[in-house]
Amino acid sequence: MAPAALLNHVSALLDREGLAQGAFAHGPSGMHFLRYSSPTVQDATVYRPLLCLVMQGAKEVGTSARTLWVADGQSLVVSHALPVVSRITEATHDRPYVALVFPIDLDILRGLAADVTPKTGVGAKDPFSISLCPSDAEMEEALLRYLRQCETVETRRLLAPITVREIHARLLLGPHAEQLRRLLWHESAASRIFQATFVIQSDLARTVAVTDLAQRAGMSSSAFFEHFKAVTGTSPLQYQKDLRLLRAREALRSTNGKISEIAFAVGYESSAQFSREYARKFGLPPRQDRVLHPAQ
Amino acid sequence: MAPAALLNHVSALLDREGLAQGAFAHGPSGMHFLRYSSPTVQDATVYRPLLCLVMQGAKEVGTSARTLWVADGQSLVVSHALPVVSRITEATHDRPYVALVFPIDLDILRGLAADVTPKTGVGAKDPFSISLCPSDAEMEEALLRYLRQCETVETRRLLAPITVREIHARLLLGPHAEQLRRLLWHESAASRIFQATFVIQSDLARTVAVTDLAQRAGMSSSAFFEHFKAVTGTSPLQYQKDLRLLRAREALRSTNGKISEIAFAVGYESSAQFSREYARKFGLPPRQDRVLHPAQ
DNA sequence: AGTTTTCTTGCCTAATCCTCCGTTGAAGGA
DNA sequence: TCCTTCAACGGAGGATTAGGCAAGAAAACT
Repeated sequence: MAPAALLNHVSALLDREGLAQGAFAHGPSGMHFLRYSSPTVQDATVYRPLLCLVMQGAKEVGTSARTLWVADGQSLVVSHALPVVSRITEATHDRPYVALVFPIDLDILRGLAADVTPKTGVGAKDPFSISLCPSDAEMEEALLRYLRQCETVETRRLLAPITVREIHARLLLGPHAEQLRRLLWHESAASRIFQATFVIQSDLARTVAVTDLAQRAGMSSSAFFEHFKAVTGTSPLQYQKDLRLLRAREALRSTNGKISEIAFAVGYESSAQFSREYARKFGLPPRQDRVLHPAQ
Repeated sequence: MAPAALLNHVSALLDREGLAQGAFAHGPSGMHFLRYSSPTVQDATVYRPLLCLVMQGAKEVGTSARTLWVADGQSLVVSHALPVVSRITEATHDRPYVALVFPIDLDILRGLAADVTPKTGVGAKDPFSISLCPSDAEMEEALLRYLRQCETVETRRLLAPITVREIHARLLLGPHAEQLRRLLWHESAASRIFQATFVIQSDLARTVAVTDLAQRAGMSSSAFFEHFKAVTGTSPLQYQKDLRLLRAREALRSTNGKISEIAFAVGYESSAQFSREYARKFGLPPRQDRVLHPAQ
């Protein structure tokens, strides 16, 4: 398959939607596309477990600890919910940034992983929850096939789900396999940390006792901190705070509620504290941010 | 004055030394020049209080907290001893990176500051110890004059010291004035922090009690940490560690002593710990670093 | 305009996160 | 074999945070 086939197909879909710029969701799996015709400023968001294929242009994505540069022809696999800062770096009107995002369903992965040799070559190197590899032609072919199968109702019902499984299976065979297997293998540090991130997300507003998390993960506190940071790029509390602030910004922009109430809703007990940290993360205090980015 | 005059003069001096690349010290004030014909990799160094004028090309300089991009035509003033990571980003054979570095003598500044209105417009904005401004034509003219005065013995003896004072005086009038006055004004936070950095440097190998520093500075611990970080870009202990590691690397490259002994000499009590942190900061553990950068 | 509410910002204290260091033990290299 | 590196751990305390309080700024509302 010519690698351009997928790009062309996606571009056509975006054109059909009349979407010059922005994001466009597609298909039952939650897949979506992105197209931007100029570089963007840095923006903080949350990544969910996903496969991201950059087909044209380039972006930069990072946590406080590490930053990656993703050029076209590369694929990104994120294995955890992860607050990141990202920025489109290469995009012009004639050659816009185009990317495809395919959410990873960890349950499907887990189901498939049973059939895979548990731990071949445990040459675990980089525990970070983002891995970056050159894109895989067979994977692209599968994604394109999936896109086509979504076009008509019958194939979408019958074939598309099968292809989704295939795509997940290919993830476990391709260059990202290492990272994902580590995550699924039940005794691994990565898996334990995943548990912890899950607990944090499950009730953001609650104050978590980090000692508890460490204990549940069966590690010493210091080992837990170290692994957590290696995987997520931030410390546990930072991680929670980032998620809280991102949720708060979401609320701030989409509702008209009082700022102090939003602060309480995401777990802060003092609006002063909230204001301070919001400004530190996003550059502007909440009120000004709302003025600049009014409710949509 | 054409802004190119200074560049031409410096280039001529470098040529005269037959120096295609690297640094070249000049004159009694400790002034020196830099020229590189290609971008460099990141490298950690210590900045002393100085004025750095980038005349061609561009560099990137940062601490863990902040990174600045310095293009030609801009001048940098550093007011503290500061461990930084810097990298030449723009330099080609035809258009090399050329910069002039003029050390700042804080005693001269203090002497001059007495004659300046103590605190006009205390619009203190950015407490960071690096400030970045467009370069100042009169300053360039003074620097060029100083260079010329260094050419012959008599003018170097008689006139150059006067011009050095003039340069310092101009610093107190130019765009960097704000930053420097804050440093000199005896009650300011910047000044207090400067004291603290000085204490740390005075005996690197000693373990400092940060509480003491805070107390001497007359601040609460948390306020001290905050100000310290705002000024230096790192926390007090990080600051000390960076200086220690830089000194260790210096020793590593210029002597043949055992690595563990160098570790002890700069204040570490375990060579394992030293090895780990050295690798974290410089990318390679000490032994490999010595192999790659043998004693000169 | 004045008044009131809401938000922002500064510094402090207390609490605790989380980083650091020295240890041990094992593996890698000269 | 010796020196160095690596990985995990536990303890110590350095660094950071949350929240209180208060002064100021900015909106919002009379």
